Amino acid sequence: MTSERTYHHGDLRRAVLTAALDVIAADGPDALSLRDLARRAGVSHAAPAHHFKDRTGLLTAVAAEGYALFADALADAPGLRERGVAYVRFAAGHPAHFHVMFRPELHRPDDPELIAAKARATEALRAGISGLPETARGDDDRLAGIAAWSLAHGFATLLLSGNLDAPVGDSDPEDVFRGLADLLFPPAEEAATTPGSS
Amino acid sequence: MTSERTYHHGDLRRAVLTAALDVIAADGPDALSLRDLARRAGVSHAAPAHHFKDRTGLLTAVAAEGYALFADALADAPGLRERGVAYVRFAAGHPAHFHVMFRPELHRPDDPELIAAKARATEALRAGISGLPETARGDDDRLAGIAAWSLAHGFATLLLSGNLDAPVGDSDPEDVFRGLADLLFPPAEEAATTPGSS
DNA sequence: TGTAAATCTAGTCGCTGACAAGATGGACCG
DNA sequence: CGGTCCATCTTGTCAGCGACTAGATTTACA
Repeated sequence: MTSERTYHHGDLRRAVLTAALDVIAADGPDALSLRDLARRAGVSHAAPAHHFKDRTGLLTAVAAEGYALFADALADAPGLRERGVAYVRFAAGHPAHFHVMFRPELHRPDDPELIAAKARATEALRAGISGLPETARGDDDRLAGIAAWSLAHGFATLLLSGNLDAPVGDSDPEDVFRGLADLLFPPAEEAATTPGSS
Repeated sequence: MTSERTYHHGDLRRAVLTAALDVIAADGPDALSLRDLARRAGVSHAAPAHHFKDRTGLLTAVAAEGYALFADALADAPGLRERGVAYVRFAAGHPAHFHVMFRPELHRPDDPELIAAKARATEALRAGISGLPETARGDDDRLAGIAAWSLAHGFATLLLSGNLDAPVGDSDPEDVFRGLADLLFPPAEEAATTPGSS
């Protein structure tokens, strides 16, 4: 191993953050222990506190990083449906970040970095709605936005908690979600009722 | 207060469970401390362990009770849309139960009482889908079921975590959800675009 | 080169969950 | 009425944790 063991770690902040993501992905945020992370990084039990202040500070940093990655992932997706798919893909690909992001009681709500990243993600979500064709939107943008968000968030959440293992089965969750999105906002009316696609 | 102070509490199990719900509703499951609950009930710090074995046992009991109440609430609702409304109403009315129910890492997964209650709730959910009119169902019951569940669960989750405070505003969340449900499964086409119902 | 700031260590405190051993009192049976 | 069993509760203990403090070490920079 690279056990150089200098007095200064080099990049303890990143090391602790990465170790935290491992632990959270494996056993959830509750299983996270600052002392354990310090041991993994090979430093004393109080070292992480200098980078994150306390446990809440560490989780706030995880959430902020998550929202930043999330905003990027959403921005890259073309159209509302694929934006929803990106939502689901992010949750599946970054479970640790996702779990912490939507547990606000774990955060320091006034953290500027968190606020900025969250605002960027919110804006990326909001922008997705405006991509809807007029006909599908009905008479209320606000409702459509809440519906799209609820559908994606509910699916992602149930997926991560293992509640969809049975109904989804071996299918690719992202494909399943495309089916859900088409149910909420039917894609024009070319082959609406024909079961042809499979 | 009724500080009778007999050696035997009388109904310590119920007292601890109720106190736990208070704490969870206020500060989340993480803030829950067996010793604190014991203090609230006026018993020694080890007394609750006799009823719940350990912290996981207590949370498992909360989840089981939640699923039982949840199944009842769903069963009483007429039709799929109102079943979704009942889903949202349950989350808003029993936030402590709801929060614990969908955090499986907090449970003892092999607990028979939990398994039974959860099966009853799952069946009540599944039964809701069969109430859909043929036209709205499209060609896939399975997809419609996942969509309905995801929409209700996502909306309830985002609502409880405070993420919908801005978009929902002063509106009654249950009414907002009725709007979402009508977007996913349009109710025939009588007065589709007219905002008349209020 | 010298000094201030950043980073890390070592020690301590109160709290927690879990466990073990023993006290208490009710239930049930003769 | 007397005895025994057992569920319930108490007391005591242990290791692990988060938070805090004081001090050591290294880097940065002027």
